[in-house]
Amino acid sequence: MTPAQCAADVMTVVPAMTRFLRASIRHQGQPQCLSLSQLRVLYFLQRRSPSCLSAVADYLDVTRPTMSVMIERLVQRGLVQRTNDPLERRRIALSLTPQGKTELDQVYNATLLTVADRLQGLSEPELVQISASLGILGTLFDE
Amino acid sequence: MTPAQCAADVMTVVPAMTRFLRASIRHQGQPQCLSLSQLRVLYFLQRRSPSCLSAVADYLDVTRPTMSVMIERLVQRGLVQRTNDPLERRRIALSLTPQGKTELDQVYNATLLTVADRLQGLSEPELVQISASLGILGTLFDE
DNA sequence: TATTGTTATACTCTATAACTATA
DNA sequence: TATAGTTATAGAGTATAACAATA
Repeated sequence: MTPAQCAADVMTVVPAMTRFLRASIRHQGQPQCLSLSQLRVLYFLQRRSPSCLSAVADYLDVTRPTMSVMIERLVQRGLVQRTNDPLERRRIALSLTPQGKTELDQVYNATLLTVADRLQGLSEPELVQISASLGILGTLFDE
Repeated sequence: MTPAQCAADVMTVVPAMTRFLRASIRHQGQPQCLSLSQLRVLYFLQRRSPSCLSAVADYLDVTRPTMSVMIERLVQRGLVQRTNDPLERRRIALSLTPQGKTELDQVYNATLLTVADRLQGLSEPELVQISASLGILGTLFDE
């Protein structure tokens, strides 16, 4: 097994998994459903509130104008609140609204369930192996 | 280790890997670079030429109007050719042009290298473990 | 009638360029 | 001058609805 062979596996499987996650979120029957990117923004803010715009942009690896627009939409939808940072007046302080927390939990948990459902048939050692592998990949690719 | 815990790992790591792949493709210094979705279309067509539009749309899990537009752009860029199917005249036969093959190979291989580079430091058993894990996930999630 | 693909329309994601306000 | 964020603009990805051509 060479790194290149393993890399080919990564390039095959990751898009398939992304497609599954995307479909999961979409088929949850929400009236106005969240995109995968929006979910990631909310998930980040849940763990790191308040964050400034640049921090969220870096996390998703998008430019600041892109994130500015995404945040504006989430604010319009009542999921994120934007307040001023009194110490650094260039910065904005982003955090989830109560409704944002609620929607995030709902969508995140529902998606988690559909993923967990697929993993049901696996044995304990398989789950351990997969989790360990994902841990390694997460460390290597989450610079 | 429960399926839910493993599912949480999936939801954390998959977006990080996607971000890495996207950045890899983008930072290859092409004048007009391919998106991850376009790369997947070309990759599919390389293996299954000719394919009709619906087949490609199903593979990426997008609607036919969406794929129709994407294909149109790839045709404009000279990467895909659209011919008529004489037996089933509703269908179109999609395949890569020589230029499409060339660009696909170039972008795919360059991306593969950046992924393989990250995997360099891993031991043989780790690579085997990761590859096996990805194989399982690929089977479970690639319905 | 059902299927294949396209066109029209609209919204989100994404980037670059140019800008404002603050440091 | 440099940084944080916004606005303007453009293009890609995405969907639904309505359509044409074919089966």
